[in-house]
Amino acid sequence: MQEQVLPAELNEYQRKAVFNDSSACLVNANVGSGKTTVLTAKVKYLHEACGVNCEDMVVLTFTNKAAGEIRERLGAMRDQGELVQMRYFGTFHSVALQLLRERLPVQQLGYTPDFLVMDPEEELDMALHLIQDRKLQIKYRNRLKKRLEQEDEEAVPSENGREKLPSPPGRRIQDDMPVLLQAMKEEKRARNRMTFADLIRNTEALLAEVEWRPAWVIIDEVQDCDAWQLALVRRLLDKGARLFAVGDPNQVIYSWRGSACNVFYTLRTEYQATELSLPVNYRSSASILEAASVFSQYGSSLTGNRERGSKIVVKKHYDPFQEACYLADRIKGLQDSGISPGQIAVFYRLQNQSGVLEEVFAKEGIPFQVSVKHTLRDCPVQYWLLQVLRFSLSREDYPAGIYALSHKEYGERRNGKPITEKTAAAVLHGEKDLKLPLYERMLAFPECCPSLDSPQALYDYFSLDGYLHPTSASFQKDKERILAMLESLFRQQPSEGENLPDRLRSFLNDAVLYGLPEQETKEEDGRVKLMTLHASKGLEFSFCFIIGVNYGLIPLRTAGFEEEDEERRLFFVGMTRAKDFLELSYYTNPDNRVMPGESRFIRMIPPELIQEETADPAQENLQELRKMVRQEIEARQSRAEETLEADLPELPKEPSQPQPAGKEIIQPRTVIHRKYGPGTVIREDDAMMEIEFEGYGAKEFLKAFSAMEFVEE
DNA sequence: CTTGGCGTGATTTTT
DNA sequence: TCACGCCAAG
Repeated sequence: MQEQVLPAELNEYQRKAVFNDSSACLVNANVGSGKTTVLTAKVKYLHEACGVNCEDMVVLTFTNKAAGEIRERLGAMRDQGELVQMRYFGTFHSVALQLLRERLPVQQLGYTPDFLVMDPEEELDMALHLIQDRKLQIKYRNRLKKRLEQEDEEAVPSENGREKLPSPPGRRIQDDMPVLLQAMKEEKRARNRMTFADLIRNTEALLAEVEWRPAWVIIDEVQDCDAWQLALVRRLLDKGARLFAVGDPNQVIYSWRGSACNVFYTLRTEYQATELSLPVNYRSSASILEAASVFSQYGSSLTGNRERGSKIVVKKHYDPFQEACYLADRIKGLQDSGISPGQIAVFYRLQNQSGVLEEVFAKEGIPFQVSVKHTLRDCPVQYWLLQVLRFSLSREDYPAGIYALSHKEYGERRNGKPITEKTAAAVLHGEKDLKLPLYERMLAFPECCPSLDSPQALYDYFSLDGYLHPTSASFQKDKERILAMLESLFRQQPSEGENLPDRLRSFLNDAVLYGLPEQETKEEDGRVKLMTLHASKGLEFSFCFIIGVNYGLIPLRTAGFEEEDEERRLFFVGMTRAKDFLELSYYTNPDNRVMPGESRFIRMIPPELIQEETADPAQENLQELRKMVRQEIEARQSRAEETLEADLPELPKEPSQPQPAGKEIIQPRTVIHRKYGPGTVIREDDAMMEIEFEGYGAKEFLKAFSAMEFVEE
């Protein structure tokens, strides 16, 4: 009878997890093993078979995207209505907000329940203003954001009463940072605002003050928990809530920003959690899975259920530009054979690697989409209007008022010039009485609210047409965005007794937590996705290209062994995004301070799973020779400058034919290699030499270890 | 106010 | 490995 409420396609491991009735259960979910399916089934099982109320389940994710996915799947599974009414379902932050607003005594911390959430940029602004106003001495001002975050992490609560060692005072920078932190705390209270970190911390702190507890805590991607989130979860568990958590220790790629890498261990030991695993991967072909498993450290039981598939292609390119050109060609080829660009993804280690690809793809007419983080401030009009609304809600919100009035583009103007922040501040404090229509409207907003019942009404109320400059080129676009934004404000159905200010408040909070509706939704599906390896987590594509697999880039050049583990997991995550086809590529002549030649990671993959290819050997050799000539010329020039002596041999004539030019410059030396046979040295420095072998192409050797003999001419 | 010695971080990013 | 910022000496 239990089975009736579940989809038939659950495998035995998934069933075991769903039906497990221990009070704490950790599911070690391997890549592509159906973790979301299990989580969804568990929620449904608890609700429909075990009769747990939706309100008694706290379901936590880390990203809005994950929350959306689960919500969608729950929606698809349920046949009756109320499952969608889960009040405490969403990201840690959104659930914390919900709890703080309706269950927790925020007054105890000096807040009222209608507090607003601050985004990180605003937090930084607040800090900067405080520094200025109070003349605080803060070092490393450009790194202030980082320092604020760091302080947050250091203040992590002690676990289970065990005192946390105070960090040694010697290392700490001596400045007004403690004063600033205290001032921030007070300022946030005075302005009734909480940062992202505050949402979690305050929830954690206040949970102890109330009777309420959920029956179940269900966590997705539990390996991404940071110390504060873990503390919050502990609070719930210590009150008697039961735990069901799903995650994968092989996908810990965010430990650098605080994810407590041993959550599994912690929860297992502290709550005697039952550990189960989901070993069957449904996503990748056997070859891909086998190659990837070299980079997984836990859960050797990873098995696949798919056919062998094609080998992993390893490709050598001259440099990132050549590679981009090749990729453009390759993608065109795939498109011609009927594969949608939306099924193709290119992953790289660093954001700045996308530049070349963007240029080349744009020129070649390949539809692509780069995934970049966006903040509320990316769209100035929208951000400006948010500030207008904020100040309208509370005339005490000076930062918002000043921003709204003194904005260079959309703010108030006097004598054709935008008013200064100083002027705006003076107006807000009643020290100046300029007749600023926007200011008047914002002040009158609370009384006028009842008559404002549509997006257009709000738009007209603030006479936004005037502020958006009807003559400007961006007017139409700006107006569309603003109206779309106001529409989404009115679209959210008001809960009972909610008036416009209440709805506005939750709208502002939602904008910070979930972002605003994007305007550009032009067929995202039909485009090649370009993203960092980090951003690829949680996604899957039929064709994946991981580029720049050079030592120094993947793994990224850093000191320390612990970090390299994470680089390995990152590579693992990237590889396991591929369903059918995976290609890795590296450069012989990378741009910056990356080492030439393939990464050690490539050599770790069993050779029988790999098919090695060089994109275009002829072109590569040509490039190689050109570069050699250039280097030699540069070297001679600098030597000439140093010595000022003219007895150096003449530079070769214009190298119209690179072949003879190369021979003239470098003494041809011949070597015999054990494996490759006779070859010619084409480049050499203190430690390395590059040798051209007939039939094998150019190879690089470390002088100290090369197995070869020199042949005297 | 300038200079050199020293120490540290760089890269990845969600809410 | 490099670049940047701090800090103390001149």
